[in-house]
Amino acid sequence: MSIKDRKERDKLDRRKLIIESATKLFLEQGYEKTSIRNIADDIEYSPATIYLYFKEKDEIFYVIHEQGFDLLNKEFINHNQITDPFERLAELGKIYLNFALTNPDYYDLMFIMRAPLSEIKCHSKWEAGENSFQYLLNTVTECLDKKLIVDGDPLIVSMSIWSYVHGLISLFIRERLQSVNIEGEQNPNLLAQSLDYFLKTLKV
Amino acid sequence: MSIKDRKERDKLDRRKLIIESATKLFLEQGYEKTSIRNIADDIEYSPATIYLYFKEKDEIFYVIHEQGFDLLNKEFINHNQITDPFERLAELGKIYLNFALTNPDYYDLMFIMRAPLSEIKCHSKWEAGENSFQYLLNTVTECLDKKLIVDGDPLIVSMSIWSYVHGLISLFIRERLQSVNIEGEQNPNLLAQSLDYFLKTLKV
DNA sequence: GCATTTACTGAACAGTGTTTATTATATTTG
DNA sequence: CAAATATAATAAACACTGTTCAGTAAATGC
Repeated sequence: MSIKDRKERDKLDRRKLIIESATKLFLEQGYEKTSIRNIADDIEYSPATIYLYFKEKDEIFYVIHEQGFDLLNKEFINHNQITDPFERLAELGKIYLNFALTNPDYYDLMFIMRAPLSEIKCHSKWEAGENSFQYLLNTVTECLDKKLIVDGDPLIVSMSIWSYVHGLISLFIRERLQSVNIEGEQNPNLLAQSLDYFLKTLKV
Repeated sequence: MSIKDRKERDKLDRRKLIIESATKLFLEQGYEKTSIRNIADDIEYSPATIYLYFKEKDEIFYVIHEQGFDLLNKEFINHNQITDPFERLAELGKIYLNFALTNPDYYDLMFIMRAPLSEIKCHSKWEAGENSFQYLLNTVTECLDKKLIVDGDPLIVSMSIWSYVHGLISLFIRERLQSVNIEGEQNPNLLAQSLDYFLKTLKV
């Protein structure tokens, strides 16, 4: 059964080839401008071939969005050995903010665009998102237990913190912060300052 | 010069016709599915005619996005005679949240989508957005003066509050709150609870 | 060696935003 | 009033898009 095995490997390899090309093109020129024909050209296959490996365009971008979560979770794991839960919470926020500013296209796909989630809608759950949320929920729960932040339901508090940072980032990424742009002040700096203010209000 | 006047009026009427049709279709089926040909069909003109009145599709949606701001600002004016600045701030948040949940498509266009802002990018400012932000900034400044909320720079504080509510709403609208969905709990309720928690942390 | 499965593709379908050459009408001028 | 001009609208085309499907060529199983 070696031939069958090889064939399966080859199939996975070509699937990987499509994903890698799509990722490259996506990070270079964004979602809209990355067409099936673009990807097909890049990997030197016909557009129809891609549909032998993916049901639709959004399925490719679902995989890419998962890669984004892998990157984010890796950051969470790498830079988070802090024992004090509040400090860890602050660090979590900084990591999240930094990830978004460093990988705006990934962030867009993961948290703003409708594309990657269009298929999961009914039949499944948003696993990638739920996993990352756990990091936050755990730290928040610990903060609440040790009474380091304003009391509330762990889920509500976690959602609040996530919403806050996401709000900052998404307004920035989708260019709505122009109205708040003081002369000479860099936007990323404003974001960091805002996060500091928020943490100040949160602290008990 | 009466003929010229009438012609000008007619021209504005047709422009209005396009906008009204586009708005109707947009609220019925969203941005992507509202095509120039759709609008042309609806008003019984050829697609090319629309380009005599608008430079590009996004220019139409820029106008619609401005209409959204008119609606929001009207809400701000109507329901906001509260004298206590902190209560007024809380009310402002509720109005904003309510507007978003009642008009999710308008909200998307105003604060999430790239489309309407694509043309302003270089040559102009985002007037509509700046005007609405002023309502918030004024109330926040008053709250800070009367030391009702945690101290900070008025601009940073305003940006923080806006970001927070926008974060809640945009995660909800773009369906990222599934991971936080407790059994039976309605999402809009969670949003309101989160806003309450945030206001609690803000209060001094 | 032949039948069958597998992998791939060209071409087409139904759409999209946008441009341009052309036509029909209305207005102005001689 | 007739000719010249200005205005308004459009049919058709361009260059794209995601997606499907019939047909082909090669590899595999018997």
